[in-house]
Amino acid sequence: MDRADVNGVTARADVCSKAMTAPETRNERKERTRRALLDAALGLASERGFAGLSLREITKQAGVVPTAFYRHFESMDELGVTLVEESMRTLRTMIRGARNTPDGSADLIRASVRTLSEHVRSHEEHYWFLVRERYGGTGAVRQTIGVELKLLAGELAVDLARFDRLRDWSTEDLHMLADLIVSAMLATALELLEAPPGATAEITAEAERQLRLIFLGVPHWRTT
Amino acid sequence: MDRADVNGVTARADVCSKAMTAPETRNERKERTRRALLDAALGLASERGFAGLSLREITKQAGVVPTAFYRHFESMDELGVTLVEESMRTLRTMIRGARNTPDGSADLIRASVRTLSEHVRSHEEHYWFLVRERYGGTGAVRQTIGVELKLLAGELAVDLARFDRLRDWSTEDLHMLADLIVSAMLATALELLEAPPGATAEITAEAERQLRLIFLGVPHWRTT
DNA sequence: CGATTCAGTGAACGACTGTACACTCAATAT
DNA sequence: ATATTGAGTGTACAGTCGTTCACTGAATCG
Repeated sequence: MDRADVNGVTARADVCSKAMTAPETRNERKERTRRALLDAALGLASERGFAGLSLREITKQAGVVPTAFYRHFESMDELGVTLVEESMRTLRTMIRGARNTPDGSADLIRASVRTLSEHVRSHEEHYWFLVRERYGGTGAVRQTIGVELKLLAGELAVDLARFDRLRDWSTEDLHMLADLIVSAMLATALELLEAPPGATAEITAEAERQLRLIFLGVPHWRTT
Repeated sequence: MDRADVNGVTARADVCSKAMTAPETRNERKERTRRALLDAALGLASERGFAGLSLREITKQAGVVPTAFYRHFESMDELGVTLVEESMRTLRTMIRGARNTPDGSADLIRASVRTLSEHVRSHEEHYWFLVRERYGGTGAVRQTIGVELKLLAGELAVDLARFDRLRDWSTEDLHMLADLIVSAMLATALELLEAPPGATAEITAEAERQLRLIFLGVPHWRTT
């Protein structure tokens, strides 16, 4: 039995023949298979890459016939972009989490790296998708990620501007620093994804030291 | 006419019916179509990603019938690994070029970034392949690149150890620094590939400043 | 209540995929 | 001069692909 039986039609018909636990409106069910399609695509893409999966495969995994796909997405590209937006939302909540650490935190770097690490671990598929398609993707998907990532670096730059030591830096320099941090953290995310869970501590330790080194240079930078 | 006519059989037969410009041994011709296959695959993969190309497509572009593929490679995976090795060789010669800048160079960072930039520009397909498959790739290809990249970071660490300021750093710290540099430079390479040639100066300038910032922190690092 | 809407079905299409097999015929080896 | 080798050919097959179309039937609407 391969069919995932998303909306459980058969099961429901068996269990509650009168009216019990399924006061499911039509829109709810539509939304449910939509989610099933997205989840199936995300799961498969995080293993094999978005380019390497087929419409038929996704629908099969979602427990739906191939043609049903078109009731929800106009094309694979549209589904891809939706996935990007979703994953990006995940990433953004991570950044927000890192930003909201208690202001006078004894060790802000450690807290941030920890946030990143935990978030990656608990949203592996989203991060796999982002990291893979950022570089390996094609067309619309990769470009969307690139733009969103630049935007995110921009937000980070604004955050950085609030620190005392960075108060008088030029925006150019702040962006340079933000880009550097994003690059390093993206690489860290990939290492976390690839390595066994046991290596987490080691990887985060290195990421931490990298950030620390970067910030050691900050007081000696002569902004332009 | 789509056939690339790699080994120019037809043309040769027409032009020099007796014996003129083609004293081509059998092995030479075999090597030639092998190259044609590799080039075709590299070209297509740098646009669409290695996962998204087919054997038939490669052979068509190489001007050869699909089944001929198997005379040169056992599978697509073998071709992929060959491509990785080749691209890695390219990358290595780049590093060597950066290392061999005159020892007391006034500005080693600038020279290194310049070397990177020029090398990326003149080997775009190799770098596209590396960057794409490093993250987006599947199975053997991605893993091979990951290992090779770690090795390369190791070499870089050894190079770094020769600098006065880094002489007393622990190997751990040197690796941490090397990884950071590799991450930043990989991101730079991707930006160079994605941006129009006109933006080269801007991108290299940022990369330069990032490296400069990193090295500003070096004298203040307390090694473990 | 009957009429309508529309998510999901199932068969069919033409195009493309990787691979098996028997072949040709020029470059080599004897 | 003859035999052998092997790179490249051509046909064929069983799958999978995306997409079309007419359809069913339950939830919704009037």
